[in-house]
Amino acid sequence: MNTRDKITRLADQLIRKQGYNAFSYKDLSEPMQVRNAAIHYHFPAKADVGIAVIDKAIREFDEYKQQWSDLPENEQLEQFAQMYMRNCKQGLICLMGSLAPDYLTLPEAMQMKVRAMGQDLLDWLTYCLEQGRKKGLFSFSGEAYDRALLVASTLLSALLLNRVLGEDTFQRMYDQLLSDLLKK
Amino acid sequence: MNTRDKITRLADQLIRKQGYNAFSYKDLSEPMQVRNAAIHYHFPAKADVGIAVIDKAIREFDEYKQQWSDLPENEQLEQFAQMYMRNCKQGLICLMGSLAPDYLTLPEAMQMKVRAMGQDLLDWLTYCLEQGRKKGLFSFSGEAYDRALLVASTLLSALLLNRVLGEDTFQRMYDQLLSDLLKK
DNA sequence: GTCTATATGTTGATAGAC
DNA sequence: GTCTATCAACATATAGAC
Repeated sequence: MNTRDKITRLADQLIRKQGYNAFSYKDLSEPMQVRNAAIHYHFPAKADVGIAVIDKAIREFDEYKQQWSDLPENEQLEQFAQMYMRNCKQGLICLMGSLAPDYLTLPEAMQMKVRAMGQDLLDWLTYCLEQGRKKGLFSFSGEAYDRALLVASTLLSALLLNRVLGEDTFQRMYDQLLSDLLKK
Repeated sequence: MNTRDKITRLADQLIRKQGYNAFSYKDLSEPMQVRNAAIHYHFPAKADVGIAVIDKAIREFDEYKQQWSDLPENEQLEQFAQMYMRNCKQGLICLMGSLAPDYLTLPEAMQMKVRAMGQDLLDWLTYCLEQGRKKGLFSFSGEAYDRALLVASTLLSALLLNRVLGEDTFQRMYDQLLSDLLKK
């Protein structure tokens, strides 16, 4: 992995552990054992780091979607939820859960990226739920988009609340979420 | 209102607009037209501000609970949700939605307060849902505590996502949440 | 309670040598 | 690509006068 990618990877973890406003160039340069100027060479401004992290997340989600594309929708949803569970086990929240609270403090270019990432995720989830419902794999009322909002929001905040309310919180919410959608 | 309360009130809005790590003593002292040392007189350390804000939120929620205590549980829940809707209209997220992402960067005394606030809220919501279900006012499966987690998480993230995904987001999630719980 | 003044550290960022 | 060196701005926080 090249230096740029290593920085992006580290920044991603820092953002999802501490938040965008709580990490600094020092937090990147120290573990990589270079000076902060070296980080600035790859990413002139902090927002450039943030944008690279979001772009990487969008690309990686794209790869996942492709890998799941032949599965039935209920299994696709389960794969999606397990992506969050893996984050949970690492003590990390999701990018949206980290960046949405700080949204108003972010430079406009980052705001646009965050929004694009969210729309991308919601588009996929909406389609997955709609198709799954048509096939009888899911049972839910209302518009698929509204249901997608609730599903995404549950996983997002399950990661947040797991930190605060105890380590069984994610699993409880995960189980209840899937049981709601799959039950007749 | 005394100076201490004015500071607490302003800090509350800043935390729920920008996040705990993104506001400074200057953001408090400038609008109040005093020097930053005056803020330090009332709150020696930044964590003291944070703790005062959380304590105020706990007290205010206590008052609300009392005011609602004679209503049927479905109306209590509606009042609870409308509390979030009022925040939404002011462009503010809830304290938990702001502080949970930053949880690992907070001093221990603040972490304990955040946790206490969350448990307090969940306790009330769990009891409200359980009682409402017994009376046939709500319809849901699973443990009341798990359902309370989902309800709280939906309102929390509805405020977050409303900023990012567009201003109809909160209303959509609000409607779907209540319709899910009230339907037979 | 608020002020001036100051201490001390950190931040994001840049210039120029190697 | 990384370094040294440096910057201005801002952060949290304290001492002591009024």
